[in-house]
Amino acid sequence: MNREDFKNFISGKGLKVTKKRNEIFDEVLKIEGHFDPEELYIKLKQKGSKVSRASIYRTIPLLVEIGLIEEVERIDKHAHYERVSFDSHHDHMICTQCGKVIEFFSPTLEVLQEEICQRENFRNIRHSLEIFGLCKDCQ
Amino acid sequence: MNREDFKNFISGKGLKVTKKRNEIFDEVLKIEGHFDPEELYIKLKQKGSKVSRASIYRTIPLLVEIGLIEEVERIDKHAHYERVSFDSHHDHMICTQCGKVIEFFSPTLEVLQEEICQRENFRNIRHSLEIFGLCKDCQ
DNA sequence: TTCATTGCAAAAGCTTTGCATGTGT
DNA sequence: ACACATGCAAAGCTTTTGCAATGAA
Repeated sequence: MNREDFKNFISGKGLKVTKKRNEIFDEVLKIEGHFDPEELYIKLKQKGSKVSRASIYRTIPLLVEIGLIEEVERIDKHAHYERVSFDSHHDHMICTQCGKVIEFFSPTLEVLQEEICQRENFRNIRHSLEIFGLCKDCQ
Repeated sequence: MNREDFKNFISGKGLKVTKKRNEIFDEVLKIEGHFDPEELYIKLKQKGSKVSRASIYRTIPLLVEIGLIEEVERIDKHAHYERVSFDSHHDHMICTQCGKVIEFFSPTLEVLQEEICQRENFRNIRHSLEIFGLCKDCQ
């Protein structure tokens, strides 16, 4: 996924490729790990962007739609997002003590879920698995 | 879990066993499936209770703490809760079309998760697995 | 030119909180 | 009596929206 894909997606929808959308797209592309709308807003502000929170909130659904990011667990009261990487889908272990997030991936787990869905005639599109507990440092 | 357990828990914490807390506890005990604070408030109101939203919001953390309920997936923007039943822990398939929630349980999945956690030295306390997709009626 | 986009500020929706009043212990 | 609990209304937070101004095509 690059800026070209994003432009095509936007104009393909009959929308306009604007400076603000590009700024937001570029910034999200640089983010490692999770973020929430406010963090994204602050990062852009720090870099001198004049983007508003409204534009952040209005652009995020587009980024989800194009598959660049997805919503992950809601911590506190607000939404958190994460870049989607098809090469490395993963789930999360979340330490309830220190808040550390450990990413992991288990092919067996993925296959098993698919089997369970077939049994229910459910078409599995995506999933979110969060294991809460204590990381090795906090036990 | 019964009213007696709840009373012991409350007084054990040096808090007071009040009418409102009992009403809320009793009502939650009767709920089947998911609920959110507003639904709980409405149910109590319909039964003639004079409880306030504030008390609902102040009591829910106690019910979570005692292990009666737990927070499940956040639909929309607000928290949803569900009674915890140790006999029937389950995960969820959520239809993104019609919103239907299918509960399922897979012992294999549980065991597998435990194994993954051991590998990471993570002490697994609880987990939340939500599979999003299309139910058989919506495909 | 035309219509989407933007920023702002206001509104909306859920949740929390300050404070005066009420109530278990 | 003392301390916690409660209801109310106000405040807090995140997110959405109306509107006039701006900007892309």
